[in-house]
Amino acid sequence: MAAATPASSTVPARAAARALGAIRVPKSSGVLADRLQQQILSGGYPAGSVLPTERELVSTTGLGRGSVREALRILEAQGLLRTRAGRFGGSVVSKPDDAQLASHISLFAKGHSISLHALVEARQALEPMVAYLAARNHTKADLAALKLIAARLDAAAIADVPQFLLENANWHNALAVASHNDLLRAFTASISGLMLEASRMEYFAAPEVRGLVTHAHRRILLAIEAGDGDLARQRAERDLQAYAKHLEAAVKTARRRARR
Amino acid sequence: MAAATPASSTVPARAAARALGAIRVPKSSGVLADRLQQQILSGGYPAGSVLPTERELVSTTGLGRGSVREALRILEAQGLLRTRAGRFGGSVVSKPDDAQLASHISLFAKGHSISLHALVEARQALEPMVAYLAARNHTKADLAALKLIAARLDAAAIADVPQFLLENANWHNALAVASHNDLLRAFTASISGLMLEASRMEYFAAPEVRGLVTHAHRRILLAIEAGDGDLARQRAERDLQAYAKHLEAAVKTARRRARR
DNA sequence: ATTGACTCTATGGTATGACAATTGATATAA
DNA sequence: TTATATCAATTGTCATACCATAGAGTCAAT
Repeated sequence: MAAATPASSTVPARAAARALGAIRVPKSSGVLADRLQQQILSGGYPAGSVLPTERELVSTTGLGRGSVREALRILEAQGLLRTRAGRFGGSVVSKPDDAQLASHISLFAKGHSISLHALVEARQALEPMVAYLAARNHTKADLAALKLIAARLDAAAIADVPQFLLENANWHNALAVASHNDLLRAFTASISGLMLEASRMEYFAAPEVRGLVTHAHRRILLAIEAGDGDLARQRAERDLQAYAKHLEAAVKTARRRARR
Repeated sequence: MAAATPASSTVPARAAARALGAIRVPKSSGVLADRLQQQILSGGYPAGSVLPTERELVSTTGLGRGSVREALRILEAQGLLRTRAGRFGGSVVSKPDDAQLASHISLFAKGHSISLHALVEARQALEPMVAYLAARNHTKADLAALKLIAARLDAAAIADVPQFLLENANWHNALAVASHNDLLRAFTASISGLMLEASRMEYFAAPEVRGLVTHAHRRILLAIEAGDGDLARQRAERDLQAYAKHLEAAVKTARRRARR
């Protein structure tokens, strides 16, 4: 329309073009997903409520059903929806759960080739504070769960290595539950999952390390039961440091063995 | 077909039914998304490579194009793809970046109504370890970045509160970059974003707190520059504890004021 | 009154076809 | 050399049709 680009004064035109950033054309599914997300987050659709049906969204937005469905898949991948077919089905709003977040963190970790070393560092960061909070905030039920898992851990430490690794992950997670900090709990669960996965292929959980771990957990548990947050934190710190050293040594010898 | 269920012995049948979990019928888009994700993670499509075109996927999978596109939207939401239209366009594999992960963590935090208190606790967990690692792993460029931000922080502390809050977030993020632990960096960036958002509406960053913060950052920076990891950790711990107390007090007085 | 089988129907799940929009490459002209 | 136009492959979008699912309701048999 209105012959827009004769070559009149190309230099200012270029300067103007340089001033503009790269323009990115959004797609309708993304726009709709963003708008729905905003409505959900602002309380317009609390968890448990159902979004309008696909066909309603089609008529209210003017988009095609395919675009609407793509938007819903995006929200589903974000953990904000669960969709059910059938009559009275639909898109039910939900809160992203620990597993959802863990899966995204796992994707990030795998994409960036996060090393076992880095995972241990992350655990070293989180667990002292988690132990401190657990000592101060735990309920009776939290304590009971920790004791039960500790017992199972002891039982598995003798011979059943896979079970030991699983219960060990459970122990860290239960500790995080007892901290009553939802964010630290989710982070901890993610790291536990990643370490559990790594431990299936790596060279650790040797017998002496297993003894070290069960003993360390017992010491932390006692501090938590006593409600002594600072002691729990201190023990978590030291035990993890010892564990990290053992692990590093084990990795080194394993590499030396592999080189021969 | 083939008259399958005469009422012969219903009791064993019920026991069997009880043993079964709730069965969930997968949808084709989800199955395809999972399979593609697996192929990406197993190295079949390294970052930067392009997936087959939609129509190729249609013909190889036997699914409809809508289902294929929904699968691609899922992977896109997971940060594993970026899609470009046009010739030689397509779905380019990419690694999920910090912003992607931060957005998912933010969704989790908002969904669970994570309190400012819990965010501060998470920062208290992460930052001492981050400071320790930064002291040991930082490069010259990391140090220069930290110094630059510290200067900007000082400048903004006098009067420009929004700028101060922004530079403060930048400081924490730069510290995490200097730690050279990608996971801790991503976690830190997420928490910084959430705290920055919270600080827009909450009652903190009072003048005396701003002074406290800049002073604390300076002390930590000195320890990092000296390469003293334990000192850096210790200072981060103490400074954050002081900050948390100030914040708690500020929140209390603000609530008291609001009640009047 | 309980159970079971059937139907009804609103909803999501899927496939197909058509066309528009985009974008890099290529050819063409100035 | 530098614009400009054209081409071609690919994603973006819409419309339509039909299938699959699942809860509610109905009703008969026990």
